[in-house]
Amino acid sequence: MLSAVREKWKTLVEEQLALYAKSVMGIEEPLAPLAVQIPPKPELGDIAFPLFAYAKVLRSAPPLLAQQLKTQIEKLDDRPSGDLLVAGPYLNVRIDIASLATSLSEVVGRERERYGTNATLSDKRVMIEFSCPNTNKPLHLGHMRNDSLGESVAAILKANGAMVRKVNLINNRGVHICKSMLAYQKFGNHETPDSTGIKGDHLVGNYYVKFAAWAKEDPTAEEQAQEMLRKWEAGDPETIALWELMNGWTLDGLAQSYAKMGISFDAYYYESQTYRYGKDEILKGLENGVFYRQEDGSVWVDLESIKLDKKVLLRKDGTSLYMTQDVGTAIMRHKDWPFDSLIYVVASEQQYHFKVLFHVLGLLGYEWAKDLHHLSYGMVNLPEGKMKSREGTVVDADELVDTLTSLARAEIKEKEREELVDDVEKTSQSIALGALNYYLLQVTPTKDMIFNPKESISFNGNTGPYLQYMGARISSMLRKYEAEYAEVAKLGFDSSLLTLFDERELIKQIALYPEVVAKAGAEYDPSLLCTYLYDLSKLFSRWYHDNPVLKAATPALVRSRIELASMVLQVLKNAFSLIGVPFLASM
RNA sequence: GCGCUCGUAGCUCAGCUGGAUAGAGCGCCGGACUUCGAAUCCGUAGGUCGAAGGUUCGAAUCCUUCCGGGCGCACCA
Repeated sequence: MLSAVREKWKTLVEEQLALYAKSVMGIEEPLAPLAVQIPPKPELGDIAFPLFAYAKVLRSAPPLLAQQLKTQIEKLDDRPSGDLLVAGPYLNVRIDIASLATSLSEVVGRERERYGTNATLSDKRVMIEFSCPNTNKPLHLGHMRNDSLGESVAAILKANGAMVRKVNLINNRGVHICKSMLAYQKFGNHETPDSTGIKGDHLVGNYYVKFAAWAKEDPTAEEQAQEMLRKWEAGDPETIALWELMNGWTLDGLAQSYAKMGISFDAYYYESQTYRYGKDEILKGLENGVFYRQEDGSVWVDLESIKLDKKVLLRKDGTSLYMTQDVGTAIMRHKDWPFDSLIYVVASEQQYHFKVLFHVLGLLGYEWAKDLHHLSYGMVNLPEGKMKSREGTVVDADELVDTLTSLARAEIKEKEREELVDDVEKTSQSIALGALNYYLLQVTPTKDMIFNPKESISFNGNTGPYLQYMGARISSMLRKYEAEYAEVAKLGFDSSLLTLFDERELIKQIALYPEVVAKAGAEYDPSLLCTYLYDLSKLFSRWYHDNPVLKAATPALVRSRIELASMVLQVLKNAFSLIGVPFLASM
């Protein structure tokens, strides 16, 4: 919306600049492209064209040039509505806000929940892998950043028109799983989630911790775990049975956590099924000469061409490695669902792995290797430093959600809103989720972030609940409007009545939304939406605080301000759905 | 040691990919509810943008060096 207005002006100014260059200076060559910016202060206008770049070529000081262009353009009969102003070396435009508001109201009214979406990626098939938990312990804070990002980026890509397939790869084999199993065999006394009332993933996690304690005392523990892995790989019925039992518990627990956190997948892959894949592919590469075999029989790739060292791809006994398996899994996925791109949401510590993986797939001749993308996100640390499982500082996901939920519940109670809220429990959970997702997504994904437990449970300031609160207030006002202002509702929307400074800013911000969705999609960056939403909410909040809506001076003004508030609400709803913040009509 | 990455207010983060006086939240201090929801709003204080050079009309942003954090550099996943 806003970009269309900007483009119109840009084209015009560029044309006039070229005209000036030709008629005054006799310059026919194309000039440098015109930069378009947003003035630092709204008083300076809505669009800015810096003219520094033309000073030399046109032999004119930028402020003078700005003045000349202004005069020149103002002579045109069919220029877009809006005003030009010269601010030093900038030629600025104050757009015609009433006409923008009118078309905005049409578009938002027509598109509703689709307002802001675009077709940039239409017909593109995008697969996105995220979460990928181990089955030996419950989810923690690190997973939550991963899950929030995965869900959000998936939603954002859909809003950009893509067909999205969310996939999860369950890490359900390996020596770490055997450790939990072994500890359970030794100390478990046949207890179960049912018998103890402990959620399955937590129960299994407890045994993983017990193993660590035991291994400190008994130096043979690690060895025994390795032995169990061998039995598992050999298909020993007793080991397999225990593995199935305990994996079932964990997966049950994880499913509950996912449900509570609003996370879902279109397909699950299990490492126990994929870990043998990739071997044939590596051997094919060996035949084609892109890999080589060492004397001991292991297969390697030389990564000198991408300035890395050598990397082993198959052990001397012919068994797979992490890399081998990921090669196989990628190929299998492309067969399952031929994608135009595949995004791996994985922590930044694995950058090296993905660099190698993509390169190896390229060497194997898969031309889609260039369509693979590692969405690398930073670590989540605590104010005291890194989370360490040994020191018990790992933040458990279920616990965190529960804490936030009960805090939200307490807040509802304290404000005596229990009767006014549909479902206190559900609302509390939605507030908790909104707080958490917003907290985790507001930081640029690639950066490390610090999770401050105290701050994360705050519902004031730049938080998810703050945004939800704006939605609830507007909803509340609209309910009243629909019930008591039937006569006003018959009036038409008169955008010329929205003349306040904050109203201008709100209209512009609403019009900006589609661009933010596009950018967030292009950069896989939900934090852009967070920043945008906070700006919008803050603007709205100030405007709403300072200006009566339902009690505005005239019915026509009531009608116009209601229109503005409704548009804000629509954008809030639409954007919330892209960052995992549940919309609440009351809270 | 090599590679990647980050360093902006006391703390947590923005800063539109090189432009105008570097912005928010939290915290501190001080204001605003007989009026549409105070989970709100308004104001004060707080900065040599890690340091030094360089490129440029113009640098938090690009280049070089240095300092300081984080993460990698497994026949673990």
